[in-house]
Amino acid sequence: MDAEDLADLIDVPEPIAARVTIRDVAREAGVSISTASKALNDQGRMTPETRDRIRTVAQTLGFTPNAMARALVSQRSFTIGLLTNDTYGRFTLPVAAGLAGAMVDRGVSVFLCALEDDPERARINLRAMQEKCVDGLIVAGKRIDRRPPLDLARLPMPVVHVNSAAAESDIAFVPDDFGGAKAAVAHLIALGRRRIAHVTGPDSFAAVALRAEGWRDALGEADLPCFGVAERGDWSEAFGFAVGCRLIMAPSADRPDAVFCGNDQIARGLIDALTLHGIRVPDDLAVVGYDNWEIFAAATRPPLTSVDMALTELGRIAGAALLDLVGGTRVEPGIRRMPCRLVVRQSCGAPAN
Amino acid sequence: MDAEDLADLIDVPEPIAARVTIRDVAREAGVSISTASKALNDQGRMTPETRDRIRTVAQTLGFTPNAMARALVSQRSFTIGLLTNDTYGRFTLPVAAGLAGAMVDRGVSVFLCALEDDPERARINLRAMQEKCVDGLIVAGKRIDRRPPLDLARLPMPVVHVNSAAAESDIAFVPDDFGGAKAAVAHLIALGRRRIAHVTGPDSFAAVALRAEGWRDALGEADLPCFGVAERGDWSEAFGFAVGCRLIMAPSADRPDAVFCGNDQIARGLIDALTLHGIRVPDDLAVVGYDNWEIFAAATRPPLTSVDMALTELGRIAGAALLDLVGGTRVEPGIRRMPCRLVVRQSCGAPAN
DNA sequence: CAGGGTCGGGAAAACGTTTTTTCTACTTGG
DNA sequence: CCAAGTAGAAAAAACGTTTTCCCGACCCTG
Repeated sequence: MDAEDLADLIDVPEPIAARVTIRDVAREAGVSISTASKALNDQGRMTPETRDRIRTVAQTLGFTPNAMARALVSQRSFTIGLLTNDTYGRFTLPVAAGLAGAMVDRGVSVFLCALEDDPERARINLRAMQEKCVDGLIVAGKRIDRRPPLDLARLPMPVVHVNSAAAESDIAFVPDDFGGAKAAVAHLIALGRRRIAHVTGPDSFAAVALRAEGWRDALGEADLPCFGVAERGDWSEAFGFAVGCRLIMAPSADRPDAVFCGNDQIARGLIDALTLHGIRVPDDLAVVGYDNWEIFAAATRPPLTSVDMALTELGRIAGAALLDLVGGTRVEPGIRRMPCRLVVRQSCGAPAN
Repeated sequence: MDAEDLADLIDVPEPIAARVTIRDVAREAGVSISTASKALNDQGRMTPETRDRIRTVAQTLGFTPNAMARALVSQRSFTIGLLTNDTYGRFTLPVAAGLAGAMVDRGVSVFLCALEDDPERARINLRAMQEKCVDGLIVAGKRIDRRPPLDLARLPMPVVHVNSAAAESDIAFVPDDFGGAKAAVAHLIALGRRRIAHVTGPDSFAAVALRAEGWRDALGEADLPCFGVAERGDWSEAFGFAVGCRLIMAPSADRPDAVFCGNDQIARGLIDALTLHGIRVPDDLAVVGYDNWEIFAAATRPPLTSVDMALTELGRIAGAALLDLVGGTRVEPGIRRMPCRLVVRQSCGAPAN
């Protein structure tokens, strides 16, 4: 009883249509492996006819090159890692989408590593990325003044930071909080508002300081005073709501005619409170948010004008920079602040067009 | 002038501390490559002393095995692909987090593929996954009655679906919409509500039918009538708000004493409308949502009782199933509906504890 | 017609592992 | 004291590519 008979008797789970390799292509086309490789990669010299023949054979056989064998010899895996501790996903997801989209166009795949603020997890993931020979790393965070718990020292591959803390010697991309805030406040000023307050998140966030600075700067340029100080609480609707309730108590002369909020949730809570007590937005008081979190901004009544941080674009750009780095192009270290975009809806009182 | 001199003159970008390979470990430990391999993988026989020596050498040299070389010979890449068209991320992100977490514990890395409902993108990504030799695929969608635009036929690797449409012959995990809805309504009944309405999303979603069925079933078991029919609109706050406004018009005798909403946004809009017009939630009318989207549920006034679909758990389980499949374990095909969990907050009128 | 150049293509090394096979030397039983 | 067995370790094949070198045939040129 030989092997063939056995195969008939034993219930083999699958014939496992062995993957077709370049060897199969070469044999079928009647050429050597090296010629086949060159034909498929558009390298070396050969008759166009030979090249075409090999190509059609590869096509009909359904040949798929083994990226790992290729990586082994070429020392490029066409693979990068995305490390993030923002499992909640508000910030990382758009970044990841932009990144993955830009990468797939260049034949690069992205490993997703969820860190969850756990140094042990971080270590494991970092090691996995090293073993898998990624060409580079994107480190994405949820705030620009903290970095995921990673020991990035002496890593053999290039690293690009996105929306996370970075040293001056790193290469990093973050949204331009100052510029975004300034644009938002300037827009309010252009609409005729003069008493513009700022309600924002906790002091501990670097973004809070930057946005407040943008607020002050825009007012200064228009020779307007700050209306009160930047009021800081947490990033929640509840805080916005509480501030809104306080505003209502004040005599209307002491009230601002516009509030620039540090994020959309605060703006939402604020608007809810005002609406509940009969203050009209934007007629009596204009509101602008930050983040342009669609699900919030669009659902607010009235729809919220907000600053978009262009996170998807940020992911795309960071990916491109990383690929440059991998390719050997020198990229100047430093923190690049990418422009934000004001999305005008109705809460700021802009005329509908 | 020899090579060494050149290295001194030319500004070499980096010495490129050549990756240390098992060959280096073997040489340093004074053994053959095969012995080194066996020592590091706890295989074969050798003096414990030899094994330890090799291990310490590997340790001090900072040896990292090359996963691709390993994969090449072992035909296992310890890598899987996550394909999703839910770039918005409401559903996929928790799934991805659960998946990635479970995988990293087993030494498996996850490729993130953003499809964006673009068949061309899908094709490219699928091909990349094949080239990168992933051991298996997770296909995640945003609704259980549509699947990402993929041609999964004749794929050489196992596939597990999560929260996406699947044939009976597929292996799929989806939340148990019927059960979740039933539990939510049963809870309202237990709290003494009798006139329980249902306001939910568009007819075209399979989840809408399932949740409505759960609502009917729970009422039936308690010998209660359906309050009206399941009212269907879109999944937005605006729709919930509109329904809320309509409820206010009705004489209070014709009003439900509880509303089970098809998602949290509808619930939020509904509560906002009711609050705005002086109807107290939950005293006059209890509300329960679906999705347990923390950012919504917790910010609603009062905080929203909602059904959690346990998406993270879903990702974890799907990953485990895929790994079983990869390992050769047979997994019964079929669609598995995983239990949902009711998260009780205050909008349902449950006594605080 | 000799010498060099180009053109088409093949052989083989290399990438870093795992695994099977082989080899050597030592132990042990009779 | 010899055959047989075994423990420890090395050799070599294999995984699927890319790439460098090489070889023979043909075409010019002088």
